[in-house]
Amino acid sequence: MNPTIKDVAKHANVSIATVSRIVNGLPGYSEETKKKVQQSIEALGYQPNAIARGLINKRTQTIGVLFPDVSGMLSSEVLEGVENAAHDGGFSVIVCNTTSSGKRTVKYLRLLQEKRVDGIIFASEDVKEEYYNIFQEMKVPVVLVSTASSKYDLPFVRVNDFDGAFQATEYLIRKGHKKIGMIGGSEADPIAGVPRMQGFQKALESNGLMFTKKNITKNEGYRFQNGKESLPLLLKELPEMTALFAASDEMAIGAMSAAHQLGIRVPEELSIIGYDNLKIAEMCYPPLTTVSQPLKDMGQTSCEILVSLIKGEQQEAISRYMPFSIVERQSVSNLHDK
Amino acid sequence: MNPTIKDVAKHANVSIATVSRIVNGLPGYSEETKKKVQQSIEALGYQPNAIARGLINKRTQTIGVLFPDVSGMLSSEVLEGVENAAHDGGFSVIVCNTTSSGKRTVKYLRLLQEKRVDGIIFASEDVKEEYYNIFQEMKVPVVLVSTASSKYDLPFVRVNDFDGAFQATEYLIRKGHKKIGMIGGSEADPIAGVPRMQGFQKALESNGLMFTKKNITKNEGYRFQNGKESLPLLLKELPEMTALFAASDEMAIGAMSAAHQLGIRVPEELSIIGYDNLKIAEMCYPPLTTVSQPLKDMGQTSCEILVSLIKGEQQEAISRYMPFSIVERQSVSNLHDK
DNA sequence: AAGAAATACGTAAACGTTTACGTAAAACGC
DNA sequence: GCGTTTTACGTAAACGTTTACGTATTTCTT
Repeated sequence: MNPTIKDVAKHANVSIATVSRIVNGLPGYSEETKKKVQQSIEALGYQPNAIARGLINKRTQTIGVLFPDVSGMLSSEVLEGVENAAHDGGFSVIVCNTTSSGKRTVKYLRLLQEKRVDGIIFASEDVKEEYYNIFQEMKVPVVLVSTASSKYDLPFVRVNDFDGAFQATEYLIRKGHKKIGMIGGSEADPIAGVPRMQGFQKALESNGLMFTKKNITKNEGYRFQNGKESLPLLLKELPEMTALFAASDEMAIGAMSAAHQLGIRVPEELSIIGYDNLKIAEMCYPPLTTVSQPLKDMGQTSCEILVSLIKGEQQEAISRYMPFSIVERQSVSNLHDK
Repeated sequence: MNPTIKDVAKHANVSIATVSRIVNGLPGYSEETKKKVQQSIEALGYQPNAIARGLINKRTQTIGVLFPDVSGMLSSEVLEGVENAAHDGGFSVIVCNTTSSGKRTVKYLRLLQEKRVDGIIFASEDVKEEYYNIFQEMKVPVVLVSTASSKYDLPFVRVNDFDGAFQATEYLIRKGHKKIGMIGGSEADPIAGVPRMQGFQKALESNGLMFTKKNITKNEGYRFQNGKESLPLLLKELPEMTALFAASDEMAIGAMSAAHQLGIRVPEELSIIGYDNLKIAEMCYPPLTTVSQPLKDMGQTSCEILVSLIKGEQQEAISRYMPFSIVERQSVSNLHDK
């Protein structure tokens, strides 16, 4: 078995209390015994047992992160940021893949409760009452990332989707486009769905362009297939469309793919702007102009907030709207140039 | 604070031993007291403390997973599989992002050691002596995924890269291509680098095609940029090339992007086959024909093996070569059709 | 140099479980 | 109905730490 603090104490001829103090950098021993103990630690290859520590300290130095889809490109980047900040703060992260299932989410939450994680990061999904109740029960800090909650007062880290969509749309308008469509998300999604569609609508209206519900096709998800299937539908409603805004990069690229198949040239005949700035945005052809969410940064920031909440450095967490920007690549043409 | 087993015992007027037995489904109590205790558990909202359990059982029901790049598309898919199998087996997974840094890897390994994880999954990287020594010290099972070790006897789950590359190349040959280039990885990479290049070479030679080192451009990494930068170089060495095999999908798509910029049409003028079958392979244009690695499955399988090793269901782990296949999409043209 | 304060430890309880062992009562065998 | 086995518990030690408290020794004060 691994050596314990007792073995070290015996080997160094001191009490376990002294070893503990030395290991934790607390005062109460001479330089001489410190050296002696450190040699014993070295000799035995002693590693403190984090489980025993956790039991007495009521701190596991572990946080849980819940994603609806860990392998999604958006989640991955957020995860990288979270993991990074957690590691810097001395925490480990347990990942949970909820697959957007309420049952699974609850199961995971219970698991994290049993494992006594010190905090939770909840990503990209709506907080149901059931979840919130468990958060309350657990009495650990929670921070939302890439989502928010209207019902509950939970700190979040995200970008302002309304503004992002608004500016994406205005960008198209500035490029001279007047017939603009949108491949949208779900009306049942209060986070990424509704605000992006509202931002789109508002931008059209603010610029004197007509908006009807024909301008938007709605989708259940935000995936490639959704975008691919949406383009023909949108084109039917809006045949003279010269540009479109997709509520996600995946959908934008799906639309691009459909355009290729239909023989529609991007951006010459159809301009496309996306939302997210995933890694694929610069890999596709033509490279996708898109609204950039600082995903890794968001993960990092949310975790930093969580850590400072855990350490008690701040009482009430402040939510953060992260800055977004429009990354210009080659999927949008300028109609003024013609 | 959360209620403990003591609180439940008091509430139900029994000893903690009885509560423990009931919670763990061990024999030694009447139906009557079982009901009574269960009611107390319900009433108090008792959740067993996994930390205390871990301390005494010497089992944390947690595994660690190390990736060189968590947010990479390959890692993400493997992670999904791992997490899935772990959850099914009653384990949680702690993710570690080593960024291919030896120092970070060692730090993480030490951390996992302190946290007393029950097993480790090590992904996509070579096992250095330093790591192996820690594995030995930890005395927990380790399984490699998407990699292998020549020096050490560690179970792995991966596809046979030589065969994959060989078949990818033969696929191009069967389509009538004779001048074939390769965008390869690193010669210093004994896992994904060398075997794929050897498979390529062997396929050419077996089919009576000439092979020289001009047929391959080597790269440090397997990323989009590597592929993008490689195409012009390869074209300089092999101007009459009609097809190329890229050692990764990202590189294949990078090459595609470069081709677009150079005005070379894919697949009409240049056929491209990739390796991995990432999600982007079907999102790019034209959709990428590629060697499919069952990434999620590999993650899942590796974790299943790990779990059965932890549970002691098998002593010596058997390594697994996973089946690959060639997914035909639209990036390769058939020269015979002309 | 004597008392006070600081230092350098050690002892033991506590964290929340599991489990070996003990024991009283119940059930069984004949 | 008496010994034996089984059942249904309870007691207490153990897991590997941290830390409050106690104490002997040293250092400081004056």
